[in-house]
Amino acid sequence: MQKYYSQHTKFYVSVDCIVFGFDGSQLEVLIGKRQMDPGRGEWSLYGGFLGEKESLDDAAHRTLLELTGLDEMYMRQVGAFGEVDRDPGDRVVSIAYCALINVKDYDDSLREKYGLEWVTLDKLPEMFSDHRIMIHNAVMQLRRRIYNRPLSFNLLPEMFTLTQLQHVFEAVLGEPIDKRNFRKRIKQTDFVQQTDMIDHTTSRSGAMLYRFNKEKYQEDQNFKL
Amino acid sequence: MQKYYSQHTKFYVSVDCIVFGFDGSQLEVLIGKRQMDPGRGEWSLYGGFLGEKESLDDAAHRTLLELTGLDEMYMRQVGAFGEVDRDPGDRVVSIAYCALINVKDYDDSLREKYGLEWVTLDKLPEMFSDHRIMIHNAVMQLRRRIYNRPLSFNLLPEMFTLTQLQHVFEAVLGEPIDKRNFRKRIKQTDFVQQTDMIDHTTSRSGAMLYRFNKEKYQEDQNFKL
DNA sequence: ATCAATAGTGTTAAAAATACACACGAATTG
DNA sequence: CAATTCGTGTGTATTTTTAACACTATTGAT
Repeated sequence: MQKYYSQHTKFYVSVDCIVFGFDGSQLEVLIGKRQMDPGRGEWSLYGGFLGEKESLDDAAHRTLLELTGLDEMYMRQVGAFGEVDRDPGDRVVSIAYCALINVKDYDDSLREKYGLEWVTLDKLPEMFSDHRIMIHNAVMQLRRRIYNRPLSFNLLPEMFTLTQLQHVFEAVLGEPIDKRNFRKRIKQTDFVQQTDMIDHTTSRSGAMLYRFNKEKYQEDQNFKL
Repeated sequence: MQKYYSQHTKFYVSVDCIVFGFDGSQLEVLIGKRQMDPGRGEWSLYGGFLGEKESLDDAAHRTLLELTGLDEMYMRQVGAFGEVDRDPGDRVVSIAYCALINVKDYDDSLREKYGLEWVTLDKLPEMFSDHRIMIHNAVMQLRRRIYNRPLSFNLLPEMFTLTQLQHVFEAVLGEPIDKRNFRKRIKQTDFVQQTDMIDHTTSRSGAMLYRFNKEKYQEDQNFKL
C-alpha cells in the first residue's frame, strides 16, 4: 500500500454516460429512473463508479458495454463535474462521457432489463443532479464537432441514404439544412462513398445508399464535411 | 457519515493548472520542479488535491490564488485524466484547468517562492506524468476558442496596442497573421475599443491603445473577432 | 539631415456559403 | 390504366467571407 498522498481526502469517482440515438428525425437520449437511494425514481443518466484498476475511459467503456452490449462505438469525454453537493448520497466527482449508437444495433432487451427509455431532446424531463447540464454540454460538443469529425455515421446503419444523413445533421444542429447545398458538400468529399445499393424502404423510386469511407479516414484524419 | 455508496472505491482527485502567460512574442507556461516524491525534480505543472468541501472549480481557483495571488482570471476546464498509472505515487484522477494571466500582474516573488519558471512552448522539457498532454490539449482548446471567446485580453494589460493583440493571436495559433486583415476584423467589431491613450514604449511614433469592451460583452456574449 | 523602426491604411481576387424550384420514378389509388 | 402522391435528385446566381498584397507617415536616435 502506497501512502505518498495519505494526508489528502479520497472521493468517489463515477462516469455518467450520455447515450445518443437517432429515431429518424430527432436525437434521443437513453435515460432511466434511478434504482437506488437517494433520488430513487428520478430520471437519470446511466453511470457507474470508477474501479480500482481501470482508467476513466475504461470505466466508461465498461459501463456502456454492460448497458448496450456494444463495443467500439463513438465515445468522448464531455467533462468533469464536481460540485460539492451534486449528489445527495455522498460526495461524488463524475466524468461525463458522450456516446453515439445506432439504435437498431442495440439489443432492446438490455434496455428493458435496465429500465431505460429513449427520450427525445425536446421531451427531456427534470433530471437527477446535474445530468441535464451534462446532456446539454454533450449536445453542444456534438454541434461543434459534427462537421469536423465522423460522428454522424455512428447514429446510422452501415449504409444510409443522404436524406438520412441530412436528418442526422438537422437533429444535432437543431435547424433545417438546404438539401442541395448539403448534397453538394458531400459530393465534394471522399469520406462519404456511394455504394451500388438502393434503399426502397423510404422512397417509392428508391434512394442510393452511401457509406462512410473508413479507409480514407485512416489515411487522412482531416475529416471535413 | 453517509454510506450510500460505501461498496465502491475512493480515489485521490487533484487539479492541475496550466498557467499561460505571454512574453511579447510567445506563449509561455508556468512549470516547476516537483518538490515531492515520487518524481521529485521532474518538471511538472502546479497542482493541488481536491478538498472535502470545495468543488473542482473552487479547487482550481484556490490553487491558482495560492500560486499567483490573482483572483478573477480566465480559467476553464481542459479535461479529466484518469489512466491507472498516470501518477507513480498512487492512483490519482486529475482534472486539468487552463488559466491565462498577464505576466506583469503576477507577483514574481510568488513564482520564486514556489520555484516556478516560465517556459515557452517550443522549449518544453520532458514532464512528469501526462502533464505534457495536458498542456497540449490546453493549447488546442485555446486555438479553437481564441476567435470566439474573449481569451486573448487576459494575456495582456488592461490597455494594449493592436500589434500586441496580434502577437497574442499569432502565439496561440502558432502561425503569422496578416496585419491589415487582422486590423480590419477588429475595426468591424465593438468588442475592442480604441482609447485616447498612446503607447510610446515600443514605437517611436507611438501606437494607439485599445481595450476590451467588457460592457458590450455583458450585453452580448456572442463574442467574435 | 539622414536613418531606423514601428504604426497605420484599401483594394482586388478567390473561395465558401447561401438561396432557391422543378422534373423524375415508382408505388398506390380509384 | 390514368392520376395522384411522395421522396429523390439536380444547377446556378448572389452574397459573404477570407486571403493576398506594398507603401507612407511619424518620430527618436545618430
